[in-house]
Amino acid sequence: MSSKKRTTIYDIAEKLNIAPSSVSRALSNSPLVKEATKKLILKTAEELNYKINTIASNLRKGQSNTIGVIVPRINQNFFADVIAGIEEASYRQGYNLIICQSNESYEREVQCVNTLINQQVDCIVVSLSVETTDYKHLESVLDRNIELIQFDRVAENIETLKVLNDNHQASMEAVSHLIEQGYKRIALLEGPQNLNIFRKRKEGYLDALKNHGLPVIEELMLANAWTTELGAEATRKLLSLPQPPDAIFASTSDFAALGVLQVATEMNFKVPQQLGICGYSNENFTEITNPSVTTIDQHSVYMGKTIANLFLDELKNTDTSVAPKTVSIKPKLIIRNSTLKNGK
Amino acid sequence: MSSKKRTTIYDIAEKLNIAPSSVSRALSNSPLVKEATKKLILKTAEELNYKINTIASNLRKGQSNTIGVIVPRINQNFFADVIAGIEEASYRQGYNLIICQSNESYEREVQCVNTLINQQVDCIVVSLSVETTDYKHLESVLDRNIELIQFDRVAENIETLKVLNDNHQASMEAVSHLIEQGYKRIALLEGPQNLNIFRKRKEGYLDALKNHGLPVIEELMLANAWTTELGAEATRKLLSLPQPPDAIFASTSDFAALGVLQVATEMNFKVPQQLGICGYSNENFTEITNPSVTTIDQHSVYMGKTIANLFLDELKNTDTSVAPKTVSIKPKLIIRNSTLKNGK
DNA sequence: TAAAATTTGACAATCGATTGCATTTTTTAG
DNA sequence: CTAAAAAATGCAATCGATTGTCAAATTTTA
Repeated sequence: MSSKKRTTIYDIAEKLNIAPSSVSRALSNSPLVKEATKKLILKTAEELNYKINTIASNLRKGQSNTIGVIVPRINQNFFADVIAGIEEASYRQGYNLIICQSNESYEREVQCVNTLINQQVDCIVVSLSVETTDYKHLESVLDRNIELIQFDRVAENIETLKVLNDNHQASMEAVSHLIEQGYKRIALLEGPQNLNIFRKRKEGYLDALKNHGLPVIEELMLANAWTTELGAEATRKLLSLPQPPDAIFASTSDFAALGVLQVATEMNFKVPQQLGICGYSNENFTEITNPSVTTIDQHSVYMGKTIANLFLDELKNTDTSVAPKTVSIKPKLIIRNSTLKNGK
Repeated sequence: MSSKKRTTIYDIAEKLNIAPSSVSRALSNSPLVKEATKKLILKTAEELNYKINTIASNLRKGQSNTIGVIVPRINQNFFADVIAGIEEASYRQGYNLIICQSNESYEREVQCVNTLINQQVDCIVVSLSVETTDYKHLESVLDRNIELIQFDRVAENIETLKVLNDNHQASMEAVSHLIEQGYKRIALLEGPQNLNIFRKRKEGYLDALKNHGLPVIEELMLANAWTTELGAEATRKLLSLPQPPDAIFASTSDFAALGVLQVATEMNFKVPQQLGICGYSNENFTEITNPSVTTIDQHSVYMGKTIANLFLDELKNTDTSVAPKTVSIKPKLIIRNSTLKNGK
């Protein structure tokens, strides 16, 4: 049978004929309690199956030992990896995670922020939804002295800790690789330009072309191609042009790259000979497709760990007010068969 | 600049020269407060940028409006999907999720349970780690009157709400399909048998053979092949047998199936003509491999929603003590090219 | 042996919201 | 206009752990 009430420190105190304060101190191993008493209290706590009421403790201490995380979707490899990384690193330090998904909706993202504020989380970690263009909700977090860490999809002019991939650099490397392989008409599948990551990737693309003296061809840059279906659709358009591209950089995601590959196969373009394909994210399937797809690894689990450690480190230098630091993680170009026109 | 202290109901009360209790009532829209006063309070709350302190509220109310989830790994498609489903369904009802990962470690799983108990979660949702063979920690949850829901990997003799896939049925269907396609020597890659799901899948395999009058061949059943690498290794063994199998059912996961496919290609076994391959889980890459891989879809997001709704429904019929119900979700066999020896 | 120093433990306030009960105010009916 | 009923508001205890302050007990020192 289950007992009606949980054991509290008062129950222990009563049983031992001692003050609750002593019980509390003993349980938190304070030096103010005699060893013998401590032992006795610990033993009794065990016997009564005592478990601390974290809520009461948090209320009194004014903090929650909790980190709130807001991502567009939990079940997307990149985000799931980052969350796993955050969890891994923060768990050891006694922090818990509350997870919310914005579902790419601005309204929902604001709601998530409010919930987390109400929950008194000590830190909010967020990657913005595609809809988000207004950042009042983020400012309200800062106003409350809650640590705010943005990652991947960030609002650049909101000053907070940020953990980013160097999207510009990665994108440049990818396109340079394509150029070096001999591709000359390289198309770009873009993501929504209100997200910084997609802007950066486009800039990287443009800079790579420029650096190699290649012209920018407007008709080869297609907006909003960030799912398998949209990627496929865009590819159909591109490959039907009088002068089709000889390579496609799906800067939005590997899912888009997958759409490209499917259409290319369907339309009998040989990959990588007639068409080079490069994706973004190193989803696990890119290794397996036929041919395997060149892509960019974001070190996502590591990114999560970095985020958690950034916060945990902040905790230590208490008084010094935090300079809004940005940590940039260099993604890694993973070269596979889909872009190896020249062989290795 | 950020204000030192958060606004509380006392601040609002003081400003309006009114009792805090009235403020509390107004904010929760109690009919005991006059409309005019309510309006005024709401307006002032807004002005002072008041946000409720959920911790204080929870302490007083003795519940947390929080669901705790423990999974072996967050960043595994199946679990990420289930979590997404739980989040989706519970979010609307004002519930938050605390996520923990056991990393397939028993010790860590026990820790997670304790943390969640301390956090006063209203419900714990768990899928067991591979190491777990002792269930005291689950019993201690029940002792505390915290709702416990097991899913997928469950302890069968612990009486709780359970949400399962019908692994036996799915496995039988898969193997029957192989048999009907004309495969005769069907190998089985097994998972650790202390997990119910893997036991069920093996039983399904055995029953399918039996039903079709096929013999059970010991050397075709390999234990512990549940990663890509282990699957590959097992396949190497199988295909080197004097009489190799003509099909392999990777009952553990699609990752194992992937290992099978790689080795089969490497060893020049034609799939599906010489070797049929069936996986488990419908990971997104199974659609893309060459050939695409037959597998079993677990309706994972739906499973998450089912879990959440089960809990939320329990809340409604308050007094009736809960019969330990089991919800079984029928997985779906997804037939793809890797098993189509006969064509369609 | 007395005074000083140290250790131990008790008391009570506190965190912020909630809620049963008491009190005040307003409304209604006679 | 008064008494009773209804509505609105206020008071104070409560949830359980923490912690500053102080008294009591113990040990050390002179």
